[in-house]
Amino acid sequence: MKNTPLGFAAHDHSACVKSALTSAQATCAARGVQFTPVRQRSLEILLESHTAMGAYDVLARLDAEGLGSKPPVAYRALSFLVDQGFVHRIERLNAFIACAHPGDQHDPAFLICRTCGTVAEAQISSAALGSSAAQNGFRIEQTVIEAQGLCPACQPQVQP
Amino acid sequence: MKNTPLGFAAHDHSACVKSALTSAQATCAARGVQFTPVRQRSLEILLESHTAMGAYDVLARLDAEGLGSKPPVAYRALSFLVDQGFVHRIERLNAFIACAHPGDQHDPAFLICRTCGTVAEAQISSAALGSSAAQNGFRIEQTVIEAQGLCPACQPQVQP
DNA sequence: GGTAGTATGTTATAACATAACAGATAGTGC
DNA sequence: GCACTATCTGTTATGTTATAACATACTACC
Repeated sequence: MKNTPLGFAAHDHSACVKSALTSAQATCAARGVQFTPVRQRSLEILLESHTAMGAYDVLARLDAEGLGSKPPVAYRALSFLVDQGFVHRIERLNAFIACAHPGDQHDPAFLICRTCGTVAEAQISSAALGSSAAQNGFRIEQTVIEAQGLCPACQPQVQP
Repeated sequence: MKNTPLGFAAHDHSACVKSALTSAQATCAARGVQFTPVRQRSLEILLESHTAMGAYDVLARLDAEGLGSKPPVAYRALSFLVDQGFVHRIERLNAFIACAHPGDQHDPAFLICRTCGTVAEAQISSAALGSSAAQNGFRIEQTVIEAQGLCPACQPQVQP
């Protein structure tokens, strides 16, 4: 099975989970931050689901495994993962998703299907936003770029 | 005082409130939808504050004037205003702001100052996002483009 | 083993949002 | 006018998302 970078196509999932975990582990070691069980498991949960999950969904999974049952446990793990760039927050959905391109420094952009909820991470340049900001003297620190619509599978098919 | 389109500069505020209200009223009449007191006052509140406000902040103002005290009142008025394009929702802040360019059909983009909370509505093209979506067969219906950073007034000044 | 830093556990509550139904109001056709 | 319909508002109740604050535990370093 071919590994694809985007969310709307099939890919070798168990391999991408494994490699993302290994890479996160190495990154944490290099940065001198702790990749604790709660943090690791939270990332695994997001990687395995391969969809955007709410903090309380992640928490339910952690709780089932005895790793924590109170909201702050999940929120702390998730903000750590976001800070390290392993996970992105989807503002539109109040949800979190494992990064599809860990390692690269990038401003993520997302395509969110309103019907099936699938979220794809797109690669775009935010040059347009940057030039607009520059005109106004605004210094951008972080961008949120999210599009909602219909993914290929959810679009009404034209019948020939 | 000069009227400017963006949020980081002075402008003739009472005039812009008045003209936005008049224009909203006309638009509603043209579309055959009702511009009721709660809706009108909600829009006024957002126009007057000229900042992003949470639904409960708007509700508090409505309540003080006897126009409604329960969350659904504010949320219904705000979603009406968003549907009509008079108001935008800032996902990042869970807040609402009066549109700076009512009348035009546009995909809004926002520059949000992390220090003072000022929100400016920028004019950008989302062409980059569009082409990325096209490559993936994704049909965009709505875009959320929000940048967080520092507005000119909140940036540390260089001392000569 | 003291201490500084970091992480986790827990309580409590804040902040944001909507489902569901009851009542009021406005326009339409007769 | 009056019934009918659609729309809007009022209210109860609850659901969902998120964090402040403080106690405890673990780890690393000297």
